[in-house]
Amino acid sequence: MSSSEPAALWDLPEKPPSPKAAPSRARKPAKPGAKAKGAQSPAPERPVARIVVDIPLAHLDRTFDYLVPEKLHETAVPGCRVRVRFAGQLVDGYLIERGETSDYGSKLAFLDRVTSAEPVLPPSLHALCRAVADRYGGTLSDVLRLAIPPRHAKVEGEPPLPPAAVPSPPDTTAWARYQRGPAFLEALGEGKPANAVWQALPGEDWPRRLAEAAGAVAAAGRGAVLVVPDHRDLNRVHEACAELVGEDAVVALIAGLGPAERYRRWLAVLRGGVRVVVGTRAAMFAPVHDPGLFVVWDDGDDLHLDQHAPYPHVRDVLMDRAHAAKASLLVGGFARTAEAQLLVESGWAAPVLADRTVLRSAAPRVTPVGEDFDVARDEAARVARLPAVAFEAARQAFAAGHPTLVQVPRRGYVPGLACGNCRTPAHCRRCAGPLALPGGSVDGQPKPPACRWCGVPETAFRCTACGSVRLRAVIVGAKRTAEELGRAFPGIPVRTSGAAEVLASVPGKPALVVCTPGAEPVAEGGYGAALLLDGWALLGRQDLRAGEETLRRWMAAAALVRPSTSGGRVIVGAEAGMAVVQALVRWDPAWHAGQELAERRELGFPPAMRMASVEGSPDAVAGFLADLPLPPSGEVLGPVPLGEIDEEGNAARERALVRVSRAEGKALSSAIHAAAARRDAKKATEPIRIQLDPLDLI
DNA sequence: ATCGTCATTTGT
DNA sequence: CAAATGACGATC
Repeated sequence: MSSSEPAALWDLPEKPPSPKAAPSRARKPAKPGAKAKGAQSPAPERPVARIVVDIPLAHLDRTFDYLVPEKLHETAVPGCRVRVRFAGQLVDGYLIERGETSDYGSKLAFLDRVTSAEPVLPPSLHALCRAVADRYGGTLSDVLRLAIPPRHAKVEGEPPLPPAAVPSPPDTTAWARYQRGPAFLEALGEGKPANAVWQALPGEDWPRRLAEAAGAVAAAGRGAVLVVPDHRDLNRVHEACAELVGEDAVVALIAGLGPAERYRRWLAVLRGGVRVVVGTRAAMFAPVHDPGLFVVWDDGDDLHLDQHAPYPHVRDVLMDRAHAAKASLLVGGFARTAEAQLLVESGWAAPVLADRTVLRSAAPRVTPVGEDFDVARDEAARVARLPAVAFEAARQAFAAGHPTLVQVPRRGYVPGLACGNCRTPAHCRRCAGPLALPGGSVDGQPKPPACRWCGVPETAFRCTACGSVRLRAVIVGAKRTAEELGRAFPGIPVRTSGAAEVLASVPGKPALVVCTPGAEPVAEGGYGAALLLDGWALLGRQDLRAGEETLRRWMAAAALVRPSTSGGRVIVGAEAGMAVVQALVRWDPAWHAGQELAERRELGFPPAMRMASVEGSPDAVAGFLADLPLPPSGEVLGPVPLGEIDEEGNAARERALVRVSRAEGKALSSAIHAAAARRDAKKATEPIRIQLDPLDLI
């Protein structure tokens, strides 16, 4: 296992400027006897408290020194919540540390009160939040809001739980199906840091495998944090962990618990009563004691990107935590992202994969069906435009007593432009952004296609793949409804799983299970077949990640199908020649991720480059960019209009992208923070949204 | 929000 | 030339 520095991927911030270690012209507070009525005297020892105030302004993103009054000497501990008078108002804050002296040149104010002596911001959590704020060009207070749940006084008064017992080491022999799997688990058991990118085999009981990894770490006396995309995944992983490490050693942290229960569980983690934390993205900050392992499952799921400023990503945060704590990182999934590929290629993480023979015995047989398929002869199937081979696969699954999964497109995909001949998505010649029809007209002529990143119009398109000059809009095929498909299989029950209601599992009996991507129920004993009918909708999205995302969703569905050796079949509605389809047929996510990363390097996309998006009114965006010094590799794309455009061709909101080399990512983050500080200091009121490495680069 | 600083205006 | 006023910026 490699454990070299992750410098290439996450440019670890230097230690935050240690809040004034050097003693100086400190004003030694108040002489005794000189105090007026009601005046306070400072604590006898370490009377200076460094406070971060809970105000999300970039120019206030540092500590401020206050005096600890004598009566708060005992409770004003590092990490506790306080209230202080700041610029005339009482504001909340956190006490970072106590010291003897201050180098603030004038008179210090006293702490107003200690809200609670519970040290909710211990040094390790402070360091993490500071690093995350720096990485994203955001403020510490924004990150603290994500990392520390609101206080619930009653819960704080409850007696702490005793620490859970150290479990015995779990059976990890199932990892022997993967190359470097046993070595990784062994490293976890021995407390040696090891980073791995794991592609689970189709049909894998991955919640169990993750629980085994957590169990190995827990048996060594260390903690683990496992982050999954959604509630359904969480339930499966939580159940597996409870079984392996004990009910009282594992806690689930999830949004929507209610303030009391949320704080109760979080406090149990903070106080060291919990060894394993399983949660959705907010759990990435869980302050588990002596962490030995951090896990992110299915890191390509966009639920792993926090929707609150500064928009941190679970994978990035866990990478930093693993490195800081000398712990291990496991990035797992059926598919592999370009970001995970970079971890592997840079040598930061070891690939944990099954070899081809093991794979062949686990994977279903995948058959692509392009545009010119033979429609099933069956009358009802013909109405549904169901390919003969798909009809046959489903029929056989039902005959063998298994359900069939049907993946249909979700509503609301944004179609873009593609080559009219070979369907390669059309890209801008200048910045390689996606081309789209802007709408509207000039002098009665429709506007030519234009880049959605930099806005440059394309008047003479020529396909980079085949040279064709024809462009076509990507048409999302008519949605095949559950009823339509159901008519093709009389007597077979139809179940749906989607936005309205997501099923966790279905029984191992003949049934047509129609679902949108991401909502696939697990089938008892596996599906006999899966029909992936959403190919054009997924692939036609004008999105940098369309290919990767398509493979991720296909694999998530196909992994639920029985192996080909037991008759399992997957029919995918897309041309066999496409790389994504090839990757599915050969079940080779690592190969596809390698292709994807190579392409992003060539075109200058993340994760090969680092990007920031700046979004707001045209004036606000222009003003911010004008005051943003760019590093040498820096380049601004756009701004381009977002959303509705008025009669004069102006949009209410615009977006610009700033692109720099990875090596200068840190310079970009700090330049953004500095520019935001200057802007906030000027009391700019217009909202502006700044996001580093955004997922949607449309 | 409030306070201090510093430049500018106003009053002698 | 000194006192009054106000704009601005930091906020301990």
